[in-house]
Amino acid sequence: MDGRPRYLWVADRLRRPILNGELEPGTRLPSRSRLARTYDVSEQVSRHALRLLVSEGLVEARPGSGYYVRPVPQIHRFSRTDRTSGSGVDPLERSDLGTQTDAVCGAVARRLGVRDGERVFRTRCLGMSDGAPVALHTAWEPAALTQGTLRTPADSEPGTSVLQRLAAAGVIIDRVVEEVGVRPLREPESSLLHLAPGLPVLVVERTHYSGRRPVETSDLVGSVDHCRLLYRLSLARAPRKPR
Amino acid sequence: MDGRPRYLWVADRLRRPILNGELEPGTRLPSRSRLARTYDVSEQVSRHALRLLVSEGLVEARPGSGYYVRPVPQIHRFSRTDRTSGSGVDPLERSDLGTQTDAVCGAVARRLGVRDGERVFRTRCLGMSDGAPVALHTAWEPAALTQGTLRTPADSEPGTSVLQRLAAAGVIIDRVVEEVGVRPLREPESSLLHLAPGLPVLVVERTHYSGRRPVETSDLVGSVDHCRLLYRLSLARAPRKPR
DNA sequence: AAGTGGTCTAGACCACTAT
DNA sequence: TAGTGGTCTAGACCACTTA
Repeated sequence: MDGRPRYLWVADRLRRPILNGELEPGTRLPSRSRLARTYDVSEQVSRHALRLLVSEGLVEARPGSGYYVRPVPQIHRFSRTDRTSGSGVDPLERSDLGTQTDAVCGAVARRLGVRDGERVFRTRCLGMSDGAPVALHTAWEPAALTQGTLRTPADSEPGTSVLQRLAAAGVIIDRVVEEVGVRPLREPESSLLHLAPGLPVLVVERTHYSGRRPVETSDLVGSVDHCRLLYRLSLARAPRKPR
Repeated sequence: MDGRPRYLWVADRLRRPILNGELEPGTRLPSRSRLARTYDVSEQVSRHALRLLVSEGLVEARPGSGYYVRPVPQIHRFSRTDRTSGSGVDPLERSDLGTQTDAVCGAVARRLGVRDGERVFRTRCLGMSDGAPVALHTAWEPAALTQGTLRTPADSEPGTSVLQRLAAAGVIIDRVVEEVGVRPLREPESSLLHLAPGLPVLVVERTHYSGRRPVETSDLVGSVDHCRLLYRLSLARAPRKPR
């Protein structure tokens, strides 16, 4: 009965009833010293087990109070193929962080097909769920596109769709490319989202094209526990010819 | 200079040169005892710092040898909108795990719109990168659809596209819905992928429809470090009318 | 044989919460 | 005031890699 590390064994004992629903969300777990006594292990072991469950997202630590079974997070589905509506965090309540001009850095410059240091508008907003931020949308757009018009992101009603705004400026967006991945949360984002840096987050790098020219690109960074992406794809037209 | 936990401070010291590229991938980091001495902290602190970097995916621990800057993993982009080719792990080398009939369980039954216990074909394959598995594709399809024909997954050449195979059986797939999310790796998958259970993985739940009827559904489970999803969407047609 | 990472023990202090 | 989680110290043994 040994082979496995003891902390994994303790974690298993707690994980089972949580996943089975025998422990209601919000239930307080035994404290780390209590666990150490009942399973006859050192406190470091119970600590390690509890931190493992926290890292798995099953348990929440409230310092000074205890460990609690996490409430099942509300899952939000981001429909990525309905382009009728607007901002980047669509099913969620939006909290705007404003627009500023910026000199564009390496990766974003490449995505926009512009030189390093080119001026861009950067627009950010948070997606809120139950008052807590769960997604961050950051959009970059060459300032040259709309500078001097009333169609800049700063001049427009927050939440206006890029498609509508740029169409009004005479730029027709006809193609979108999205790259979806997961990476650890980094610093400017983590404080905005009130999540620990290093936590894995879902990332959608989206670029809007007008013909061959990229005209806007954005990052959607979303909590892995709250966010799903939904793609509805139609194959109505005849299958494409093999290239 | 204190406020912050010491282990975070030590981790920062190591993270900076790794992200800047000053420490080449493959470089060995100072051992935990060495780190403890140079920064004048206890070994538990250096240990904590190093484990943090491991959890962030920046560093790899080789027991008995040391901590190493992780080689940049090869990233594979799964194009989810090119339907010309076949299997579920497309840009990767495929390793087939065969087809078996099964009684379908809860969630998958719902996705297929069939009763619990209905017979389905379950087909699995691994996607390999440099000889190591990085993605697992599991597809379910009601046995009733093709039973008795030569168009069952078991009778067809492995890697045949579902669209082609079912089209040959008279079932025209005209719609695809994909739901993308992240969840901890579970047991049957973790041993097939040789990854630790609990590790976050990218999951694509895809369902193929023939009109309103779901005819095939599958899970693509991929290592977060190696897998990206690529969606190329055309907005060529006039924007849809608001519903 | 020496060094390393993984695990473990047995203590400790602090800021915070609950009562 | 007692209990809690977060952090920290100073040791230890084991299996493994490296030389």
